[in-house]
Amino acid sequence: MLSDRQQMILNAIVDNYIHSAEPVGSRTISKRDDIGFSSATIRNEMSDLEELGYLEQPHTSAGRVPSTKGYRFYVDNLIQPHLLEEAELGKLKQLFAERILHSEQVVEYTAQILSQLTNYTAIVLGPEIFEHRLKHIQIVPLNETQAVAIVVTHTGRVENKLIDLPEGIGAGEIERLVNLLNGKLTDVPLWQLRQRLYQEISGEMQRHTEQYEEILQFLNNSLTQEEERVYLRGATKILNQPEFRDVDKVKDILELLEQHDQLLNVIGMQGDGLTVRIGQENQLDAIKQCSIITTSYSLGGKPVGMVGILGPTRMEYGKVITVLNHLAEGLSRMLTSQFEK
Amino acid sequence: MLSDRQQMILNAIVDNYIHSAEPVGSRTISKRDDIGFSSATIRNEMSDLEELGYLEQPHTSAGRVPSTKGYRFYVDNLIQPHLLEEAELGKLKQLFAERILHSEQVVEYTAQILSQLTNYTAIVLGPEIFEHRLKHIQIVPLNETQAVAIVVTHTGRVENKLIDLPEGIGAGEIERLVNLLNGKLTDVPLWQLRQRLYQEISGEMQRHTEQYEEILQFLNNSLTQEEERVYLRGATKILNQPEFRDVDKVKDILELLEQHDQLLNVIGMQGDGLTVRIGQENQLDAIKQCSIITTSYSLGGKPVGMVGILGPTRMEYGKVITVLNHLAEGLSRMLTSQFEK
DNA sequence: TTTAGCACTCGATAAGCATGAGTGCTAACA
DNA sequence: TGTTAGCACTCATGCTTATCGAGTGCTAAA
Repeated sequence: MLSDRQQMILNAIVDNYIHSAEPVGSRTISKRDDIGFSSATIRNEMSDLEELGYLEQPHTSAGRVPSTKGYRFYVDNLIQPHLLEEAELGKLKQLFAERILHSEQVVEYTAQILSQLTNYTAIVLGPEIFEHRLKHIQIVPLNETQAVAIVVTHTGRVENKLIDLPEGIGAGEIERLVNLLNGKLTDVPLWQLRQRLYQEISGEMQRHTEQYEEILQFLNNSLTQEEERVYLRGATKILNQPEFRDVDKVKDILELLEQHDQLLNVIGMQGDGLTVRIGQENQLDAIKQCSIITTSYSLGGKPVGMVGILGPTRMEYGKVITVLNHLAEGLSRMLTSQFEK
Repeated sequence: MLSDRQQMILNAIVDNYIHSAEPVGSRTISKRDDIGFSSATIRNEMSDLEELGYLEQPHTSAGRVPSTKGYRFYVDNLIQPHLLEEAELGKLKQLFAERILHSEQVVEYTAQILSQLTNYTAIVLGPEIFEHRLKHIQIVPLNETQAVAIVVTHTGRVENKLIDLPEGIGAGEIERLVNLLNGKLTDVPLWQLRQRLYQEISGEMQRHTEQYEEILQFLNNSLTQEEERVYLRGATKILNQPEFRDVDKVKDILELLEQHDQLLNVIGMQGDGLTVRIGQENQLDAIKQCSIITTSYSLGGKPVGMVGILGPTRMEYGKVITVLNHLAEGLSRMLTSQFEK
């Protein structure tokens, strides 16, 4: 275990490095107000800390830099509660006050704010409300051969798809089908839809089943499969970091972020609460120089989505964690109050 | 006017520079198979071309580089028809064969292919079908106070929004309203909706107007305003270009591309046909080191959207233009055949 | 009109050197 | 015994200088 003084010094080093982005030397630390030891003493301690794996030295005559293990200890034990500024709190409050009803917009706006507040890249996922229940099905014919199928869930989510109509089908028949579907399937959870669809409907409409095949297919496919909505904001913020002034270093990261389907792997829906993955702890090679902090937000106590921040390992952990906690809490409250009606 | 030989040399220089990214010298040109002159002769001509503003010299002892004017001449007069490879044509064909019905998916996929084929950044806009006509309105109540309003246009586009219901409104009343709206407004072009809405409906339903205010507002606002759909793919391709190996040089470009609402300014819905904007010719400062090639695609002869490529001024103009032309033509054919039913 | 020849320019690369931030170790001190 | 002053040592950084060579412009000959 680290002595109090070692912790104090480690804390000072991480703190300094986070703000300066330069390897920190013993003298810099000894000059700090909160440290009352000479540079020589600090040097000895730093040497020990390096031996223990908490620090690294880019080269002999340079200062020292926290290792992944060092950051990990800092995050787990040393981090100090960060107070948000008035203006920052204001922005968050404003977000929650905003009367945006569609979840997509909330998510998008959240990512925006998050990136603005932290100056890092924000990734926001969800909300995935797993217990979508079917509220309404509608089929609107456009012409002889095409129609739009629309499905509304009880949470207000709307999905739609252009479909081809079976040949020779009439408006009356479509209406009957729609009525039947609505009658039988309202309030059925989406995940049961596949099963119920064929069970209830195709029994009743045996003679038409073939004709309706495509329509049923649509309902079956595009509704039971959850579409993950990921929003990314401030991807280019990483370019402001001095350790990423080299194009080769950022290229992989930006390319990764550009593939939206990869983003899920990046923020990796794992733990429900606050998760910090530091540098090497990340699975993906492209972001082994980065840290990712995520937390989940919930609806009625049940986690439904995630908010996350991607930044350099030399990240303002304290601030980011505070912001994320505030945000997740606010979002949860907002969602819950909105849908509990 | 430039002599034949001058044109030949300018062409060779642009051609070389596009592929090498290095200032080209007289000897390099004289060694080319298609040039039968000594380096000295080339030097004289190059000197003249520089005086005329077609070439620039980074410094005295370097080769020369095309100026904006030089590229312009190249694009307008010298460009040679570019033949696409079998594999490239295949990818395009595959795109058009794809039976994707929703326009958003087509657009997204188009951007993807475009970026893959050219190795530059692709921006795709639309399709904006300006004569959307209303096909169907639906209001699905979710609970006592909320409902989803859904609008379908005759082209199959679906818009939806969560709205608050006026207090004490019943299911029956909503249905009456919806029926009224559908009865009166079907086939009305969206741009007329605002006017017709208040004119026809509010007359008829005077006593309810206040209650329905929000619903009418939704229809009024979110439907008459065209939402531009812009898709961006391959934004990070610019990082492969040797002239953009400096983070400071790409930062502004990537930040611009990140703001989706700015993209319209980038590809700038101007001319209908093929447009090439080279370096300095661009309005936005961030992309004065880039060239943008755009063209429009159409539905039934009427331009409805744009496809564009953003790359360095040192761009493979010939290839990009060919690809864009193919693509626009194919898209137009595809759209037209799909909607003419 | 073309081209061979040659002096000249100037960025890029490398080598040499001074600087200074930072270290590790030792010995003296409280 | 823990702390610190002192000092030799290391090594990245920045500066200067020298060399190299790709490329030019000009002149004179073919």
